[in-house]
Amino acid sequence: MVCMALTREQVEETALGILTRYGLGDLSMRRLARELDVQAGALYWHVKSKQELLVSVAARLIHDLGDGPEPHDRAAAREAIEALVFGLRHALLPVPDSAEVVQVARTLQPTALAPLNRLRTLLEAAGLTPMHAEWARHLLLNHVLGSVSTAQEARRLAVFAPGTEADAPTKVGPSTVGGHVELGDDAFAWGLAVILAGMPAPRAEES
Amino acid sequence: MVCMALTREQVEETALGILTRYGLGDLSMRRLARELDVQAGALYWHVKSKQELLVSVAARLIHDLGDGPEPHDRAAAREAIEALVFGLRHALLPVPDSAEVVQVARTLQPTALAPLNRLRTLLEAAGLTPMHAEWARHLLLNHVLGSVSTAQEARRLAVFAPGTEADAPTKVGPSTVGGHVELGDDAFAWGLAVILAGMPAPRAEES
DNA sequence: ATTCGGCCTTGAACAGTGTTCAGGTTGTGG
DNA sequence: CCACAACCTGAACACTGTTCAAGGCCGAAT
Repeated sequence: MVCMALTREQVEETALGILTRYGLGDLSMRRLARELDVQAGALYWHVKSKQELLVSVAARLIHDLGDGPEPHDRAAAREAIEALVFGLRHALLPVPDSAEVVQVARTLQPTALAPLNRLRTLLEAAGLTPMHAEWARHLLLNHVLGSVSTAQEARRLAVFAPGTEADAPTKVGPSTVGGHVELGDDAFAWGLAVILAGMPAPRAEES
Repeated sequence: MVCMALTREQVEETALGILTRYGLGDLSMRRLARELDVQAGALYWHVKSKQELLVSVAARLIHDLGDGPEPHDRAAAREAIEALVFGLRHALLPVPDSAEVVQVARTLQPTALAPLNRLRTLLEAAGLTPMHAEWARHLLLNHVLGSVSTAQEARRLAVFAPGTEADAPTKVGPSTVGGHVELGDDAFAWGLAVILAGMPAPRAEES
């Protein structure tokens, strides 16, 4: 059936597709409508606004990060935190501008991003007070989103200025692109280790 | 003389004024031109594009953070780092959307923001390797910009939904606004302490 | 069989955006 | 006095998100 009515799921999915293939700059309502063989106004029957759509797209981006076993001790909680944070990074990295989209969604509707709330409960399970857990959650999210954002920006620049990578294949140190020092997985893992090491570890508080 | 020719300095200054008073959403080229009693096209004689103008505005925002005494030991370097980071935060906090502007400027032209480079030299003076200093710089900047960004978003929401603050004047714990836990100076200072505490302190390396 | 009413879409419009450019106005030095 | 550069206007271009009257479609009730 070529004339099946549009659904909100299709709109969200197609929006995610455009974001993945062309980036946020090309994700306009008219472009989205064209991809769905529809007029731009039709989208507003399924979606209240573009911002609300972006929140759904962000939720879709990190949807399958939410579930995992409940940690039974603090070591397990720390591992689960690391896994969640790394998973978040790797879910966002291949999708251009996904960090900005998640950032917008986070400030617009913080309850819509379930995995981000799970991060707080994990931090509490690791022994932090609720307040410290919330602060630590923001600290970690800022690190993830900032890291992903700069990595994607570097990639965008590399597309328009290639050759900087291939002309020094024997280089060992950190590579540079457009004046930036390359900030890859190493930099991210180092930052994560710094944060986790610096957290107060409340001693000997058995339940 | 009311008919003195426009200068680039006036353009930047007025742009900063609009940003400070009305936010980034109201900082359009036409609005800026109106404020200067000029047509929109005239701005493009003084400025290559809006992005380039925003870079200059960002540089102006943090311009007077750059100079300070060179630290003579690592303890002094750590203090200088704290001072610079706090200074950055307090310079950005009163200007709406300033975090986004600095973020854009940072990815667009990282050399234009002098105080941010000074941060790296301070981190090296604190005993970090150049690579670790660069990573730590990004870690700290992501913390500052993320913190300022959420604080300003919270304030924007508070303008349109007042009353949540005043109806519980005897509250002692962290206040909430629109579902957020209030993230103020305490959360920022805590995150900074966590990062500084978690950094590797290379021992006994006298020159 | 016809009419009703809700779902869904069109097409056009509105008010705004960044940016470009031919043309005109100045002011200054040769 | 003239030419040349600096500077600005006014209009356009190609977009953006969003709204809305109008209409087509389709299943249910009369």
